[in-house]
Amino acid sequence: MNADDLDKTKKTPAFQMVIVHLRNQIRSGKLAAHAALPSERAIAEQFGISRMTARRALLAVEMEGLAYSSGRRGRFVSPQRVAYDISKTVSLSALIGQDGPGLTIKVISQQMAQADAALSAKLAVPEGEVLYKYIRVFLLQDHPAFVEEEYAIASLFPGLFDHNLQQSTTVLMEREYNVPPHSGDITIRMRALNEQEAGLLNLPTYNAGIELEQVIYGPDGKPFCFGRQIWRGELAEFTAHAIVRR
Amino acid sequence: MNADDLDKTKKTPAFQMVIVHLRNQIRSGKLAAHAALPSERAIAEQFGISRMTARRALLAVEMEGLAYSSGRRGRFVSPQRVAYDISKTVSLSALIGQDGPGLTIKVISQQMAQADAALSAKLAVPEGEVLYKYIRVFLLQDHPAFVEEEYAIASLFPGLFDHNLQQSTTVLMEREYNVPPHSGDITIRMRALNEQEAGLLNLPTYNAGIELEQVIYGPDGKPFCFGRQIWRGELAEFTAHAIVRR
DNA sequence: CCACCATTCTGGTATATACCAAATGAAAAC
DNA sequence: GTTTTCATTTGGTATATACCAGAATGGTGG
Repeated sequence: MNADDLDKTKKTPAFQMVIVHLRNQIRSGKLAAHAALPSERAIAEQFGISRMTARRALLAVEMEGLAYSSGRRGRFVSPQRVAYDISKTVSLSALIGQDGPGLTIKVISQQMAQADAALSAKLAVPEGEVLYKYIRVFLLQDHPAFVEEEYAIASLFPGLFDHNLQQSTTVLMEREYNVPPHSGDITIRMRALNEQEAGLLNLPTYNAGIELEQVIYGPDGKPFCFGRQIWRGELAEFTAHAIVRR
Repeated sequence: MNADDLDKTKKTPAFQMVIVHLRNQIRSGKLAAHAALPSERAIAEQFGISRMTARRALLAVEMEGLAYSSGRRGRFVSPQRVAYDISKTVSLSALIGQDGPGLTIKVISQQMAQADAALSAKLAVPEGEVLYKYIRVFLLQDHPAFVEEEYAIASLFPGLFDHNLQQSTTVLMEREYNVPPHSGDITIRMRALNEQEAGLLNLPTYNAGIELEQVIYGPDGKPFCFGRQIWRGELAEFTAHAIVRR
């Protein structure tokens, strides 16, 4: 079946032809992971369409998760998705950091903060409670995967910022402060990135991503840490094994 | 801070002004849930921008989850997200169907199918095993929320299609066949909709959505049902309570 | 009262063009 | 060999315009 066959019946939108073409190139392996896709202008010329239409196709391929854009550098083929098992609250760094390198953590900011209404509810502390707040970007193979904003109850972890934050904080908290993670409440949703997140993830503003929020509880059943991760949507998938509660 | 202040320093893109305006209208409640947003042409005229720019803003607001489009009827304010607790594998219909109405199930197709390689692995049956296959659309307040494609092992549920499929199938399987759900393996990812899904959800093609896959196991530890749901991304969030396994 | 039809509204696709800013790479200066 | 400079390439924003097809509306004729 070629394009003309479709044209006879319904008229296939031009941008869809480009999508099909790119999809094939990627799926067949002619374009390997992290290889550069043709530019908007190149596609426009090659297919005899306008640049805006080529752009539309490329954005669709991005949304499919087959490609990712990297600022004004170009678009590239996505690597395989990372499967993140949320049944183990232990952070990603513990999961990947050991198998091999490839995981880099960039600390964007670290400061003290006070619990607002939302945080006080989630962490079961009074409003105004002193918290550590830090923002980090996690990169897989030098490719930004997600931004994490985390809050930890300060009184439980004196001198937390004296440690290197380029590692799993749950592991750190367990090893240095004897506060092991025991359970977690997790929420996953899809939402658009704000400007800061988009900048850190090298994405155009208002791209959609997946948000994973988690409150981490200790063995005593009390929460000690709240985190919010925004993932590039094409990069992750979250798995869980659930027992039906009645 | 108004737009002019930003213009002095950096020049705020025009479409972002529209986004801010719409966001305020919605957040403040001036536009209630399911109320119609101004059309692309109306916004273009009101803000003195071209229609394509207005369109860009509206698409961004859609991606934020604040609005949803409904074919060529227009765009409307999104209702509140539905929280879906994946720790209870029991299907959504059990969750919502009792509180009040508002949930409608449309059966799109029902047929017999044979297990391919992927399905045989997930359901632990030989390739070629006979399965029920049915596709349904779930609507909340007459607004399509997700498309579900489900496969059930035929030999376990003789005459399944004699029952009304406009209800929770896990409940049906438990009540009529004494096969209660016991646990489930769940995967959540973000991906683009294909044409069929987009049509059923009243969305433009290549919109992104959230996919929830689940294999449901019985008390004997054997899988009996595999389902794949594609949600409108702005509509759902998934919660879970996880115990750390070591 | 209802069935039909034309008008008007909506978003979807597509064009050709323009300018900007970030990133890249090659040539020129040191 | 290193640094600086500059032209090129890239995506991002924006315009004005055009046509199409589905959806809603308001009227008209039965």
